[in-house]
Amino acid sequence: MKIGELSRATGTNIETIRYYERIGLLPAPDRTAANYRSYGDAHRSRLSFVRHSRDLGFTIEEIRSLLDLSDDPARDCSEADRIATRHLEQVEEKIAQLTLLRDELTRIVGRCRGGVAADCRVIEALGDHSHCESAH
Amino acid sequence: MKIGELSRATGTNIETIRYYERIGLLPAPDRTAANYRSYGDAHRSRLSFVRHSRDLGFTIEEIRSLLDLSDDPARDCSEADRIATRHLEQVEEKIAQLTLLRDELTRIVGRCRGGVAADCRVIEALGDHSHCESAH
DNA sequence: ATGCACCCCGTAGCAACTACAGGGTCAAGC
DNA sequence: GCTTGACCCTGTAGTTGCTACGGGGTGCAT
Repeated sequence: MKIGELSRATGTNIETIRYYERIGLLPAPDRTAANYRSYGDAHRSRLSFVRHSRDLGFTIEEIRSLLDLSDDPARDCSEADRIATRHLEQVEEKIAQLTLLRDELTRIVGRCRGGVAADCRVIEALGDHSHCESAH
Repeated sequence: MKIGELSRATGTNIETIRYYERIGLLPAPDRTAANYRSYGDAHRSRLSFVRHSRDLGFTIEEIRSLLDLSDDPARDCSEADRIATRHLEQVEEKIAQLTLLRDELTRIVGRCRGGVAADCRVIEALGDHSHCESAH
């Protein structure tokens, strides 16, 4: 399978595939006589793993560790669990942060009564943190 | 006020202040005889506005628009409201996304029973999107 | 005169891509 | 047989919002 086909099969940009190869996340595939990259099923499933993990918000370095782990089937699974659990905690923290932010923004947006910028409550609220009800 | 003092007064890194000046978000201040930047109250409140807006997640370009607006007090306030409302929508969308993500991660993490990587449910779930209950 | 804290400038690095520029390859159609 | 178009190659530079140097100058106290 050539790179365009792999791209369509996994929903990954061609440039991104080459980028993953450059940073050593995907192994360099064989080349055709014309120097085109030639991929097999192993590449496709590895790339799917990477994309799915990225979609779930794992960093490249976390994915690298997870791939190392799955490349060595004798290793203990707890490392994978640790990485996923920590990531879950980060996501939960981010949600909490954004929720505070949303409340603050809702308050600020709700203050707009129209009119000119000089009287704008939105601009006023942005300039003055003391209007806020929570830390952020 | 010198840059270090402004930095402490607004909780902004010195390098960040110089960066904001370089990209034209803060006006270049006067200089002392020793070529040190010398700031006044107007700079401090403008920088506070920027920091507060950044904390609320506005992009530099959005902040630029908001500053332009507040520099011209005769302009209509609706632009500010539009920017803030759109930003609020983005935050809400991000929260929704992250919530789906969190649910998926919770499900994946919950599957770990220990053991070796070859049987790891976490790694299996990452490799195979079809285990997922929602799109992401 | 010698520390030390502070300031200057310019450039490079981070994450995770994305977007060129400037080329080569290959099959189909005229 | 020659062009058109879709595909592929490499290498480098751009994106966002900073942060971190390296290699200097300034100002004040000891």
